[in-house]
Amino acid sequence: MQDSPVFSFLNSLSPIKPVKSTHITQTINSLTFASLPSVFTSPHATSLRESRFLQRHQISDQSNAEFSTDDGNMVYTDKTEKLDEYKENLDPRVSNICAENYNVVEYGCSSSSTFIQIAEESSGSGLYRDEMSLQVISQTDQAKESAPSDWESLISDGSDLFTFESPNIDRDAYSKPVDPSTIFYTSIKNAIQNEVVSGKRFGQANEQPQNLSTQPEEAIDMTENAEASGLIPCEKTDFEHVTGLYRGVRRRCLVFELGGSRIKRLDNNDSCPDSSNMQNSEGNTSSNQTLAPTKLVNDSSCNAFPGIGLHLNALTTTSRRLLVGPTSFSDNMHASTSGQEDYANGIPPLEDSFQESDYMENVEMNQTSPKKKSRRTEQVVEGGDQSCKRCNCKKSKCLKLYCECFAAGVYCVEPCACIDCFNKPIHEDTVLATRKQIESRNPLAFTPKVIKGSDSLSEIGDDFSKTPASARHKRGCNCKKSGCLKKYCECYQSGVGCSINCRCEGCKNAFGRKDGSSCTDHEFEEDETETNEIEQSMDSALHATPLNTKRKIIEPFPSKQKPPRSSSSIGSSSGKSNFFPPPPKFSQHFETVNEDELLSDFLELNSPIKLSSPNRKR
DNA sequence: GAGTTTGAAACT
DNA sequence: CAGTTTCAAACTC
Repeated sequence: MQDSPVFSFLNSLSPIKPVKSTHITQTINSLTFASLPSVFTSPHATSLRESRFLQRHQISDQSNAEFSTDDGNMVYTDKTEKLDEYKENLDPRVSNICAENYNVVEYGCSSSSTFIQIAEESSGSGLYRDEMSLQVISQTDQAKESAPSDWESLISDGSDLFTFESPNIDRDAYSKPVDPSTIFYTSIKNAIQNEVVSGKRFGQANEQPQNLSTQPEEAIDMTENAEASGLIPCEKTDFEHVTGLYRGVRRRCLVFELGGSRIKRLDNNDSCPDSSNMQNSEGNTSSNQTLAPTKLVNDSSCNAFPGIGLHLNALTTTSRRLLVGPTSFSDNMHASTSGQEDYANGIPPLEDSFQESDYMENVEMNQTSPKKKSRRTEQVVEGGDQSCKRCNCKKSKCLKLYCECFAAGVYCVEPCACIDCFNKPIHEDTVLATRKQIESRNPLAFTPKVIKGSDSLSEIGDDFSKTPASARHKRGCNCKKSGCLKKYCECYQSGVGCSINCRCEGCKNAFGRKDGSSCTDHEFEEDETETNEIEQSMDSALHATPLNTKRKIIEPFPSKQKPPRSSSSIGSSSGKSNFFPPPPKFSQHFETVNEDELLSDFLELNSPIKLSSPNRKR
């Protein structure tokens, strides 16, 4: 890897890059083996958040303003600059180590609480849990000289940032009544004065100091161990922007907590409380300690990419590499880290179209009544996170595909209005068994309902490619009365046209009709009434989906909105149609997952079911 | 918000 | 596998 031209190029750009890539890989490995099994991925995937940070990272070094605008706090810019300056003055060895860390935390996991915790520990309590870069930095006299002044001013400016917010932290264990900023500064100072270079592992005495400048890898590994074992609470705060120098402290945290928590804390209200829900319901302390993987997914739930749920949720971030196979936890975790992996591999992160403001809008959409919840849920779902589902099941115990949550492969969360719900982590066994049973009946039961039409489909000459729209409902609808113009119709609901697989009667799907006929102007004039209805529906959907990121890119319909006039332009994989209607519900699936590949692979391997059997009953 | 309609899922 | 029932979301009033 280090011989590659890319590496050389990166190396010429910055001393950080080489180290970064190395450790990202380590991180992934570490996480892979540290992960715990779980039935579902956390209901609310995190890739969006993750990708957001990944994207930010790409530009962060060039423009610190990104930080300030993103978090609405201009103070970070100056601080980051200060830190950068400080970093430049460090001993090269230290700089290198710091630089390595510098990159990683950029990915989005930072925590003032964790930071303070570390600071406290390093200040002489003897309770080292981690080796952290704090100690590394203390190696140089230069650091001695320059750190205090810079940090002092920095901390004095932003001491309010050092706030304990992490729910993961046992505050009693770190309840020293000290000003966090003081702690932090003191810890650094002490570390520097003592030239503490030890790689003390948690529970180990400081018997064998290790020079991290010569063994940075080991230090990092130890950090990884500590994190992977759940010893280091991972919380992400704005503090990350302040700590250009010490960012490495939490550089892998994003893997455990992929976003969402920060916003939630800002809101001081779990809008997607499945994290707490799941945590609480598990009631498993040991789990909490070692469960980083579980926690992370949960916490980030609301910021997730529109998932396909369950383990399949993970595929939204890994479609490039993963096949839809038997969903396994390892897949999940693989997916969880995929964002990083992609980034590390130079693959652009997933589109970061999630808008914080939009998210906050949704946060405010906390439901109060089941009925309203239902509709609001849809808004949220439409907006950008299908995994953020809410169900209202009363009789199915949320263990049937009737249940949206279950069908989506996610646990029910607090906002759900379900009764006698079994779709909870504490009923993991039941969920697994039920799921297995359902899959035995229909191996595709948990696969995405809508598959994305793509060039690949056209290439293979699949029937899909001949149908009106490029995206297809997997099994087609069976509408008889709705004319495929209501959300009763799964095709319409998914924002895709009906296809030959559909058994619908009187199909008038605005996204593409079953018979493949285009919707000509004439036809639309004839169906003006219907069109108006559709327009209203779409308009409604448009305004009801604040998180729908695609709409920001693709205008649904022009001001005088009309549904797609030519099915060939609808959602074309090659053409960026401006007429793609607001994808009501599952559209996010095919927007993010190249599911045709997944499905075809899956079918080839697993399924005896023939999809192209329009006259057959499911 | 209650009641109705609808079609998918589940069952027989 | 066709017909029926159950279910929850979508929809209407």
